[in-house]
Amino acid sequence: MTFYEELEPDKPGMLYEKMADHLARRIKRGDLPPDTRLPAERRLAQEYGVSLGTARHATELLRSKGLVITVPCKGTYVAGVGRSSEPSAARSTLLAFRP
Amino acid sequence: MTFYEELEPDKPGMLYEKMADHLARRIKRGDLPPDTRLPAERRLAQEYGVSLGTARHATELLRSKGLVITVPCKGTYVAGVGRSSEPSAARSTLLAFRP
Amino acid sequence: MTFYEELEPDKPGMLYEKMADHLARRIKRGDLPPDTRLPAERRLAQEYGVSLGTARHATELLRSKGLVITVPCKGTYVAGVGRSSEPSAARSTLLAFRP
Amino acid sequence: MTFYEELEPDKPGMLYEKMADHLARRIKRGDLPPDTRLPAERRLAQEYGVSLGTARHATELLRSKGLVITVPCKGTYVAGVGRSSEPSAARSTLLAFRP
DNA sequence: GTGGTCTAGACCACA
DNA sequence: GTGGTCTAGACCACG
Repeated sequence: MTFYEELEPDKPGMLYEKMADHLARRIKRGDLPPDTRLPAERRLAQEYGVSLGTARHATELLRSKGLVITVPCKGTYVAGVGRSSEPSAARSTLLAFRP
Repeated sequence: MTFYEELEPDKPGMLYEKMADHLARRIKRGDLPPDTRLPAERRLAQEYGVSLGTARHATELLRSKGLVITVPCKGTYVAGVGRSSEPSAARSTLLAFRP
Repeated sequence: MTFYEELEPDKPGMLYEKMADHLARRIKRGDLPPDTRLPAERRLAQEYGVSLGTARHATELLRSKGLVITVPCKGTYVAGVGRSSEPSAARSTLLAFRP
Repeated sequence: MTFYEELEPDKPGMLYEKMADHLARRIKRGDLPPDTRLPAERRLAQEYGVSLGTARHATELLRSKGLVITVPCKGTYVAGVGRSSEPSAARSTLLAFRP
């Protein structure tokens, strides 16, 4: 539980939100550079000392903010710096998903 | 690993798909002309720094898109350009395969 | 290995195909009714005494023949009988997968 | 070279024919039962102390006599006892070969 | 020395 | 605990 205390779990506010904020800070600080794969959600849950559901909720939040991109069955990646509407890999991947 | 970095393996997306896209670009660019034999799948796997299974998945994708024709036990060839009734080397070999 | 002997693994022919044929027979015979979920691929691999890759190849074949529908991270289901616009459980789940 | 002397290589007649005859005898004697996979052609060549080409010629002969069935990329099998025009596995395998 | 088949594992997001 | 991706090997017929 390396990051648990940094979440200040006794303070008001949703745990998953504080976790997402913490991750966002690590990303913006450059601690997690672009195109890095985040630890797996199970791993993240362990690192933060929270449940898997909470961890998934946190990454979901980061995804909705465009800070990370998650690829099914591959992993969750820190979003690249450039333009975000890149239609290349992700798009064609999805097509391959439905034959 | 000559092409490894061009695959950007840390970015999101399927490895086999990025590899297929890269090969497709080389074909369309004329870098790999029609009726050329691609490097062997084992060789391709080495060049791209991926496993054999991933390389096979990539050529399978190109085959399904009609960009290459593969002759069992012979090799994989860049598909002819326009007309499909061209009895190129690859094609006639293919016919000889089913007695 | 309940079905291992029915695959006749010593006879000529591809293992994954014999496995797919066996499953297809079970489906057509009504042994596996429409909208039933197949055993998981790992389970299937154990039942048939083959590797996971071979089992996946077999279900892939059934999918390409339209005999089954597979929903990522959910399971593989026996396809509905006649009309294709039936919003069975599997189908609606599938639609929910692409937001 | 276990079988080399049994081929009587100094006598007249083609080596591959004598090798095929020898194998045919082993099959009919029940030494190689139906649906057994023969040793690989390279292995066969070693066992008989002949070149790979000769061994391939021998199995080719057996194939033309219907004594064995060979499946590309799988192996060569002693033909089954029952009806020989079984259209099942072999046929569908070939279809899967040309998508 | 090519493509095709098969094994025996691993890790991942998703439910 | 599901299907999807990926690895690192093996053996085969065929050219």
